[in-house]
Amino acid sequence: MLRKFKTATHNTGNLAKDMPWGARRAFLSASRPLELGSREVLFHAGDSGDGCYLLRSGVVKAAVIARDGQERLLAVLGPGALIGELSLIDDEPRSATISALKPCELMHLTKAAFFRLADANPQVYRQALKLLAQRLRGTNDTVVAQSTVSVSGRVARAFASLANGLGDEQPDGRILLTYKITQNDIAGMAGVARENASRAINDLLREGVLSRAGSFYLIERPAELLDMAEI
Amino acid sequence: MLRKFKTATHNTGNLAKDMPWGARRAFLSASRPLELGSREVLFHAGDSGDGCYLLRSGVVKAAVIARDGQERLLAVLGPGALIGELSLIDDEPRSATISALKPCELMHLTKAAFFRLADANPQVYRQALKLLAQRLRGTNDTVVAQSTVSVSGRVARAFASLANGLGDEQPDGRILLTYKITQNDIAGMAGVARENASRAINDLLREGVLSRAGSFYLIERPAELLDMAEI
DNA sequence: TAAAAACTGTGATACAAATCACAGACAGGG
DNA sequence: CCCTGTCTGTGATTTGTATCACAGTTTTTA
Repeated sequence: MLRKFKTATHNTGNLAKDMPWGARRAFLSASRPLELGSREVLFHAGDSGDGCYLLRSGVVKAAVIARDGQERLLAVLGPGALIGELSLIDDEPRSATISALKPCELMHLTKAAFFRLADANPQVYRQALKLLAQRLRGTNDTVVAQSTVSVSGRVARAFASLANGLGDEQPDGRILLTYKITQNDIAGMAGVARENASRAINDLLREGVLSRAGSFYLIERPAELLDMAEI
Repeated sequence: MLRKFKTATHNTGNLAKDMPWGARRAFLSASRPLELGSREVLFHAGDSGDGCYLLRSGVVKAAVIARDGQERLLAVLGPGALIGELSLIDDEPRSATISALKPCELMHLTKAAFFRLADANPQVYRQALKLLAQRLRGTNDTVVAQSTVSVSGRVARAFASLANGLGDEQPDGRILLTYKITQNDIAGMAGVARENASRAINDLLREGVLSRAGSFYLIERPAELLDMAEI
């Protein structure tokens, strides 16, 4: 099942917020800054890659392109997210393509630097394990949802997931998605055709679970959205 | 994409084979033996749980039951698999139900013992990270496959995955699945209806990619099967 | 070893979702 | 500013899969 919004930052790998102070400072001092323009690609699936990245500002998407050309989004990630940690750990090629949805600032940490850091402070290992464990729970849920939940439910799920990476909780409990997301991206996250995502989104808007604030989406009733998305 | 069969033991979490000798001995001496009868449940999804298990002999399945009662299998695991490591790491409830498909011998390691072990030997942390990373790659692939690959492809995928957990590679390259798996389980792994799994399996048998050796399945042409399953 | 239970194969039917086909709205670059 | 490309909404049609129904088979277990 999907976690509540409050704790859900874990799912999208928001390392920075959970990192102990010492580790965070060490990470930043051992890493090199890096910028990315909108639509620029950080790396492609299949690339060999050294090290991982911490997203300091901006928004990226993690996607994989299937044989038939369809793009499936694994996540949309906002500030604080850790990127590219799989290859860091197991030396396999990059498992997804990361590209910037808006201009980004990142910090790059090499593999060697990471393990130096972690060996000196086992807390880093624990934190990394925790992060992966949370992600694994998330993808397991997605697998189950995929063959269990209807299109409209999966679209609701996509919004819930976006709320984690990009959500800004208002004082009144509503959640503003601070990035202008397209139907195509929603469809890619839900694993459905764009046209059907369109229909599902409009249903949500009609029901009032979702609304539009300018060009951003606003989740009016998070609890209800979550319920529709539930496995 | 799915890894090759040879390296694929990683996907199903076959810790024992990759564990360095010292760590393995330490694991075994710090853990308590435990037996499980056929169909017995080790734990249910949602249970709170302490520690993890190493499967020494037997076969178990990891499954989650959806709201509508459908059972989706996340994996079928054979000897050497590590079980229940998510809750060990993040203290959240068990994410899946583990039940024995045949009588099993396990070793149970408490959370405290695990971290004592790991703090003394960072190699354990690295190994654990690697294991989770591999699993994450696997589930990511499954997510993509789910909305990209047809029923017959996903059934082929299920067999490929079974080959990892239960496969016994013959001298001639064919792979024997050393457990009598039912259509229901295949369907649960592929996320399809049992009837359609039946049709897909019979197609594979007709094409000769798969055959039956007594009550076991035998993968005649692993490469071809893998190709059908590919994203 | 007989009866019950679980598993399998295969047609027929129903349905959700993909695909096709546009037309209108909007954005951003020259 | 206009014009090109991307994004959106919505109907019509097709298609892959689930579901239903049931008979035959194999495996348990009583």
